[in-house]
Amino acid sequence: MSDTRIFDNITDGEIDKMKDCFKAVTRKYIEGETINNIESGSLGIVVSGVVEIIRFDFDGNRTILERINENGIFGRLFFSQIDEGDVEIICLTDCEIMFVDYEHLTKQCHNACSHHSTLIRNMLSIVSEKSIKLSNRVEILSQRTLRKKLITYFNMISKEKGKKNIVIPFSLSNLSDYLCVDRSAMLREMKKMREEGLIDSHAKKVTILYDQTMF
Amino acid sequence: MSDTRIFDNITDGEIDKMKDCFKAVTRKYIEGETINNIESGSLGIVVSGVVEIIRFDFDGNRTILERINENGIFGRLFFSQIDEGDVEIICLTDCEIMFVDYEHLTKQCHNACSHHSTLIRNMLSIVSEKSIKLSNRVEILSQRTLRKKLITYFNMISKEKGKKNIVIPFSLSNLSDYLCVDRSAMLREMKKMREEGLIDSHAKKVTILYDQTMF
DNA sequence: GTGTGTCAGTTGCAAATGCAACTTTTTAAA
DNA sequence: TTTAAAAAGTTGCATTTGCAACTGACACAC
Repeated sequence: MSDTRIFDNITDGEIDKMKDCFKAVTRKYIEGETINNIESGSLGIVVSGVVEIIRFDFDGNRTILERINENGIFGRLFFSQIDEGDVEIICLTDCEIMFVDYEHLTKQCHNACSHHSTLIRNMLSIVSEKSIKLSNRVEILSQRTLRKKLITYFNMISKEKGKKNIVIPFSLSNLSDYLCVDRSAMLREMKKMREEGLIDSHAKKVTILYDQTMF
Repeated sequence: MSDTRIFDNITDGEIDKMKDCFKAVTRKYIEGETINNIESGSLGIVVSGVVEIIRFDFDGNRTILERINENGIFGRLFFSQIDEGDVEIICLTDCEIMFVDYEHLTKQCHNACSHHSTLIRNMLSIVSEKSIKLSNRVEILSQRTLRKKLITYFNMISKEKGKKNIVIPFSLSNLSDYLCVDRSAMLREMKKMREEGLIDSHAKKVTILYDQTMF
């Protein structure tokens, strides 16, 4: 399942027309710049470049909520409402961002443009996909032991790839962040699982040896 | 913020027209019955009654993923893809369910009906709201200690209500399920927090005494 | 009244986990 | 090739947490 993109099924010509329709504004940012137009209730579309959504905790920790690549979207609607003030959107590279007002997006378009509804349909897909990813994350985090978190995660990847030997798509440090557990505790648990013959693993390569129907 | 409903801004007359347009099928179920039409890739709309989405773990545990009331929607798009086989939708009461095929929903409507795009727009709102709730849940579950989970949860409710004395909207047993922690461990932690003067609490009534900007 | 069930609250204990402080290996850069 | 910086891997220790097994309060049915 490849992710839906915001301009799927919309031609370049239509995108141009759309800009009028939606009163879309495009702005350029340089690497490292912070995007501030979010308060205004608009939808951001990453036309080119990469941005990151960062949360700053009160104790100074910065958490990467999400990384958004070309054709990705961001906006108030898409992240949590708590801590409204302390979410920042930072450009990792030079970026071109298109802003569309929610008002215009959700109002009935008097031109009855087909690309208008296509865009909303694409947004629906994108948000649904994001929702599913969040559900998966909740499913993992709701496991009460580290081992069960690992097993739930491994099973997920394994099922997705259709293989029992999987490669974790990020570093093990990042995996421990994703699972919200201590890195050393996680590695310790993986070692135990190796010793018990439940898995075989070396760095990011993991082979599932346990009976998956058990979990 | 009150939740969007699927038929917002659509008149009863339009709903009837829509049924033709979408080839919608309405079925009645009795209390306790299981709904099975989900494989077919359709969207379920609860016209009347209450349904519950249940997950059965391999070890026999049943987890309530969601309770859906009148005008709520459910479907493959809206819950996690793992464990596809073992999600059940059960009617808690007598129910009337409208099924709309995703195909018809996502295709361009040749009649260019306005209610068609309104419906998709409403779905977008519903899914976004769900997404935000899931983000909140992830934020809570990603806290590594029981105390931080509680504080994050209390802050969320407090912020929502604009008060420092809050009433937990479900039983404390259910709260421990929501936070994915042991009930007795949670009560023990709340007792400690009382003793340390961080909160005041009696059963479901909690008053926040700590400085919220600290967390 | 008596029984039955749910919810809140408690506590001892063993196990799991986070934290800190390391070493070793791998990767990337100069 | 050398060097520096990440990432992987390890371990001891204190703390947190889950588990199990209780008690007491309240509601509702018979």
